[in-house]
Amino acid sequence: MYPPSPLERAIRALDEHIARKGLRRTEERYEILRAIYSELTHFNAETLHRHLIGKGLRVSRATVYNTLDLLTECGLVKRYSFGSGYTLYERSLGRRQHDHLLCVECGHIQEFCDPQLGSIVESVGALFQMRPIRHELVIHAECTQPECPHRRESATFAEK
Amino acid sequence: MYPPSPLERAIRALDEHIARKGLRRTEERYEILRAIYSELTHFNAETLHRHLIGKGLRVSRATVYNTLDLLTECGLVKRYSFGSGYTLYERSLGRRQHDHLLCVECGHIQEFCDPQLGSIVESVGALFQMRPIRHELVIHAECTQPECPHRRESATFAEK
DNA sequence: GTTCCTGCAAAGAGTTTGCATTGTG
DNA sequence: CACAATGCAAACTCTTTGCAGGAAC
Repeated sequence: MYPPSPLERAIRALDEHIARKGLRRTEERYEILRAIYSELTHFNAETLHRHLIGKGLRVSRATVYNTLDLLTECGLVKRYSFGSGYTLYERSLGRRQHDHLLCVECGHIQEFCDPQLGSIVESVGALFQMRPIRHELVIHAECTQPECPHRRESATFAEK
Repeated sequence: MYPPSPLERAIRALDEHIARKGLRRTEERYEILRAIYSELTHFNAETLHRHLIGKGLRVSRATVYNTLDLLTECGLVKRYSFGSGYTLYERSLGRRQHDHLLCVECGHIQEFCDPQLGSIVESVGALFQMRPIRHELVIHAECTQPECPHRRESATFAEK
């Protein structure tokens, strides 16, 4: 057999979290999890809400925020902010540690992994007698390609 | 003679920026610059506004935001966000490149410099054909000292 | 049946905008 | 004296909260 997909593992993890905490298995929670694990990356609460409504599901903004909190809490979703003042989320299961490279021209988000970063983080923590929990490196950069493939995708982007 | 202080250099840079752009030399702009360069670090717009009012200056919120935009634009102030959804600022002249270590327990912000980080940023940029403009590494960590000196300073802090 | 969770609408925080007034150049 | 910048208040965006109805256990 194939190993379980990230979505399948996420559903099981949510089952478990819900059971452990004595919460309710509501349809909304599983629908939101499904959308996050199979349809969206780097989304915000608003995007997610619109996406769900667009699929014909009736979920309120409040539930979206509540569920994002729940999923963040049990580690199935990661929260970022990228300096523009509002929050982005992404799924966390089945993904290795990565950071983000942002294009200041078109807003494109490129993920990258750098193995050296972990040791920098550890040594900084040690220096100040702190235990690192998580870190985020965001690089803002401009495109050096004259014909950036992403620029056409989102023509209306402007960085604050 | 002594070399000019960061505040003095900042005032001259603002003079120059204002002259170049044909803007007006208003008292508010210089007062705000002075506060930022001699009285505050890691402040937000709200803090800065209250600080100015506290000094007896009559400045509106709108002016604070406008001026922060102006100063950010001409490179005298840096803008961060640290993931809690709201924006922090700090002066940028007379400071070397540094990043931030945040205590998740008390919210204390520790600055640090790591010389290796720059080369990571450069190599990531090169990999994706991007030219890095700036970067921010934020490390969230917990204190390993039983009696953290900062914990007492801000007893009411709780990370979101 | 109890308690949790939802939807709705209203409140809240931080930031931005519109407009009349002030003051710099 | 023109036009930029200010103050004020209202608008706006994203997020949170209070409460009544509905669903899971």
